[in-house]
Amino acid sequence: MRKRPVNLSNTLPHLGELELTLLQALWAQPEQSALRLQQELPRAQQCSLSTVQSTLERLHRKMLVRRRRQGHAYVYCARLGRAELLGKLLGGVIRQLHTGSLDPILSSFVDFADKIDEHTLDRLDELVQKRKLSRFEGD
Amino acid sequence: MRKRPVNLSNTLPHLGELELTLLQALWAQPEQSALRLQQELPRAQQCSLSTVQSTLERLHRKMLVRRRRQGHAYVYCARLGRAELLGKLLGGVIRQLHTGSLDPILSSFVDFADKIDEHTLDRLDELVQKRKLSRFEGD
DNA sequence: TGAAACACCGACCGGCGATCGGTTTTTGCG
DNA sequence: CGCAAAAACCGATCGCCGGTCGGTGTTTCA
Repeated sequence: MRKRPVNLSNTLPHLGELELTLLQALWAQPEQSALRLQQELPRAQQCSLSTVQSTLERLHRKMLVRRRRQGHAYVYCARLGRAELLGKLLGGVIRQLHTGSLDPILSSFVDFADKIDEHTLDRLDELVQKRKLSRFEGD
Repeated sequence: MRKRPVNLSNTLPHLGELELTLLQALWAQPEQSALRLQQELPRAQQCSLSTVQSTLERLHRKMLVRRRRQGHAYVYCARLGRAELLGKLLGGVIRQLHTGSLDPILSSFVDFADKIDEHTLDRLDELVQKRKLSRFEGD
């Protein structure tokens, strides 16, 4: 009775609005039931329990949430942290457009960081340095 | 007779496969007609001229290509370079998931760069340094 | 002036996210 | 045990989008 996973193609998973909202909720508080998630939906997105359930089912097939039975009900939690998902999506976008050389991607990102405000580029620099250092102790 | 632009929502533009292929072709060689684009389509994606035309029309509505009449035919060129589009898409993904703090995004990206191979992080570092320097002369 | 080139229009298909109501299964209580 | 509540499960519908095409009109030029 198992359902086939979706997104067999090469495209990035394209999250819908409700899907995203539910993920956010699970990040804020892991291990929630469909009912609980439905009840804590923001005004603007209230919908029936069925809708929440089938959206969770979709997320499950996308392997973005894990679920575990508790009694006869499911309890859900996100499989990936926000940062990991972000990384995955970035990777997807990048894979769509990359052409062998990574430079355009890196410089696009540097560009992006620089455009945000004056501090962001420095912050990026710090993180790069930190990561470079941790390559020694790390592995 | 003008058509309304699509994608009035907040989501990122989600490019289809053919759309992407056509953009790539226009990056490789700007100023091409629909016919020419159709003829140079890779085997795997050959389709009728009509299809190419309507896909270009969609790209036009998405404001991703500009077109100019030459005789009674159109000649297309990409509005954004590959790097710019990448930046836009990255921005879209990031906007979907960001939560005020940019740190998770930056560190996701550093993570991403580090995972590719041993040199990429260093290359990113170089680009950051270069950009930081160019802030003096630049503006 | 007639044929070729091409834009333009409308139709259809399949996939997906959102939405819901009805049906079945599980469970816990009196 | 039997029943009502809870929740999963199932399937249907909707609207949008990308891809696909054929037919029709319009422009151009030999």
